[in-house]
Amino acid sequence: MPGRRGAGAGGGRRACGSGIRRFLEPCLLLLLHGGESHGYELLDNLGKFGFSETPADSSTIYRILRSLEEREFVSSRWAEGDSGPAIRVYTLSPEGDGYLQMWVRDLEETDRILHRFFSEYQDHMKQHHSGDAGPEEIRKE
Amino acid sequence: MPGRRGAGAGGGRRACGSGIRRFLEPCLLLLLHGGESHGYELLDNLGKFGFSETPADSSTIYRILRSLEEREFVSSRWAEGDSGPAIRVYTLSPEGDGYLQMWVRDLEETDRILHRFFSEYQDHMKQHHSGDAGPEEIRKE
DNA sequence: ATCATCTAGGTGCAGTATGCACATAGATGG
DNA sequence: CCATCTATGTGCATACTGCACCTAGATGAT
Repeated sequence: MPGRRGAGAGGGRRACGSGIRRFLEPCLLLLLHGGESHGYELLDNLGKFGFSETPADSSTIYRILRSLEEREFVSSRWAEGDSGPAIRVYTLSPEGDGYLQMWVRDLEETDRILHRFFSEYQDHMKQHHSGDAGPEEIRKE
Repeated sequence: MPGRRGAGAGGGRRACGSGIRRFLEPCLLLLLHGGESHGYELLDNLGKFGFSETPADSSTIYRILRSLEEREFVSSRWAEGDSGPAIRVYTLSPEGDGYLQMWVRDLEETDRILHRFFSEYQDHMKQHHSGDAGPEEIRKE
């Protein structure tokens, strides 16, 4: 399997298939919180989070890791690979740990908003038994 | 308050302040499912979903509405404003209703992924009582 | 030795998303 | 006439992401 190419949802709003924008960054941070790792390995371990069928492009992973390093949330060093070329091993920094905490708080907020959406949706559907019919003509006041 | 300018997080990953990419589109669809409306009014009603402090830029709203119209998920017509300039009134189409259903299913999936993240996070923190200390040196195997 | 393949990291480009600044324009009141 | 509010919109810069493609070491088969 040379490089996980193929698959993928197509970028953005028109697809709706990628839902809300992917939150790969905090997932990578969390994985690195569990210990040093490198891009290719992280890519495999992302499966844990269950990105449905769409395991993210490797280029995205490598770019996020570089971006994290620029901001000093991780550091990297080159190491020998067990078999194959050298690997760039990333280590979470204390700042990166704090950044992960921020992300978690942020995602909890996102979760609240998401549930507010579901709640609004269900309230609305209760009143209109909808699902296939068009919207009714309802004035706001 | 001329036009809701100011405020707002910087765009994207580096901020973490906007969390996961905003899902304004389904919110607008849901609001339109409740009846016809126009951009400026929708902007106000977005508060319902509790986008923390960041009520979204008006330009984004107008652009999403146009994009929805291009894809025929909504239609629009010009109407007299109660007071002030003319308004462009948007109406959800049956296709738009179906699209909203797709979004809901997609967001439910996102919700599952989000909770898998929280679950991973909590499991991890249980073992490391962390929060302020850097990551420990743990090998994967 | 040469070649295919796997592992690993990376660049270039295009499409999409989004905030901010700013433009346009009708309505209203001083 | 001008300031202000309502309402819609454009231009620009930045950012995220997928896809195609590139580089390069290691390994095994021919």
